[in-house]
Amino acid sequence: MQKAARKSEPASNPPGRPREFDMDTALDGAIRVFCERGYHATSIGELTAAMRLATGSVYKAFRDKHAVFLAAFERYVEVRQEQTRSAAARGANGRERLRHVLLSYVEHSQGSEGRRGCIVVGSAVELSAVDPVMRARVTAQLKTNETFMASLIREGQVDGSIPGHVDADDTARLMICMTQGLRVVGKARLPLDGDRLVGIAMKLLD
Amino acid sequence: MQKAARKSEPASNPPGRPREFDMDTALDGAIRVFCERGYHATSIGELTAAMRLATGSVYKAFRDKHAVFLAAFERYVEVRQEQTRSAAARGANGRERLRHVLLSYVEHSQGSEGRRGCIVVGSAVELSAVDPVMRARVTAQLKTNETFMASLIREGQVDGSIPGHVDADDTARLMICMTQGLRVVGKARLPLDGDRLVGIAMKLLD
DNA sequence: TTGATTAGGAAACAATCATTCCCTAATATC
DNA sequence: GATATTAGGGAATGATTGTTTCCTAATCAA
Repeated sequence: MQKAARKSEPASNPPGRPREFDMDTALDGAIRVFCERGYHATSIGELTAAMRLATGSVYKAFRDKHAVFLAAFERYVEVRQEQTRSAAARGANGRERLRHVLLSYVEHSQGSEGRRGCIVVGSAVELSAVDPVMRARVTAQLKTNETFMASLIREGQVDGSIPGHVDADDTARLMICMTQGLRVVGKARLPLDGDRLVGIAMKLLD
Repeated sequence: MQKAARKSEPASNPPGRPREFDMDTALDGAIRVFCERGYHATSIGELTAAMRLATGSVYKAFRDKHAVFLAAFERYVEVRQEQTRSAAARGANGRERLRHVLLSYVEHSQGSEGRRGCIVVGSAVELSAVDPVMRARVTAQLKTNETFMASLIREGQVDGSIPGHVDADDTARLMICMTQGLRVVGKARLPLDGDRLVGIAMKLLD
């Protein structure tokens, strides 16, 4: 990936910058179309339309289509991570924090965002078999999420909201499966009732 | 889809059949490559190689690539359904039948088959947003599996192996999420311990 | 054996793809 | 104001795609 102008670093811009341009906004467009259609089904035309950039501009900022996808993946993961952390922060103890994280996952798996899909799930399914780079990113992200959930379980065991006999690692891995599955089912447009599903899932912490 | 010669109906073959040829065997090859690479990333060349058929032969048996995919999807679903039913049959009561079903899912999500992936999950993620036909097949299959699991729960409630306060429909939907997520995580090559994961998942039936 | 019929194979086809190239327009420095 | 520099745009370019077409070889009916 090459360096690209960001709003966060406007001073260091070289001369000859035509007008305002935000890479993150462009990447958000790329995320939208990559999530919805996947990597291979997204043509450069659709990509440039979604990014509101011309073909040449995209190839001036990125080496190739794969580099755009990687950048979109990284931004997606960054944004989602922040959303998940802030969902966890809404809980008063470990158990409640985990409950809010699961609820957040269900919400994001529903409606227009759910229909659009998750780029991590998409990469796992579409690319992990043939693209070692993306597979490494996917497994890293899954492990990060898993570690985060395991840490919430351990917090709950310390604050007494989750019994000590619960295996943090195995339960976290099962919950990762649940959350990734939610994105699959959500993309297939099956309705998901957050309160009911999460209410049942919380049995795993008994 | 057009009619194609099957081993199960050899008598009705018109004259001029060069040598033995089994559509199901060819479709198994198509399933292999479609599961691993997905729909768009699979070229006709890779498809014909996997099916051990020439280009013209494939287009003589199917209208287009999409029809091959649909046929492969249908056969995949048929085979997997049979495997799941026979896994369920290994249990003595509803709870044990469900446990064997979940165990079967974990096993199939691991190793070489896990790395290859599930064509239902692949279709949900890659096609359901842009292909109404495949989306309908995916949702139908998810609902079939969900109904099957819900029926196992109800059997367990009748035979006393599962408490009556368990909500069969909601629990089944959550388990569908788990199983589909298993395929995602398995494709990303994270190791899955069947006994431990299923042991935890069975808490949902308490 | 002969004729009708069809699967299998490979080359030819048009369309679409990702990518490259060049031009224009707009700034910052001098 | 003049010049150098660069982001943005769009047409041109190979490569690759899915599909069609034609030919060959093999089989069954007569």
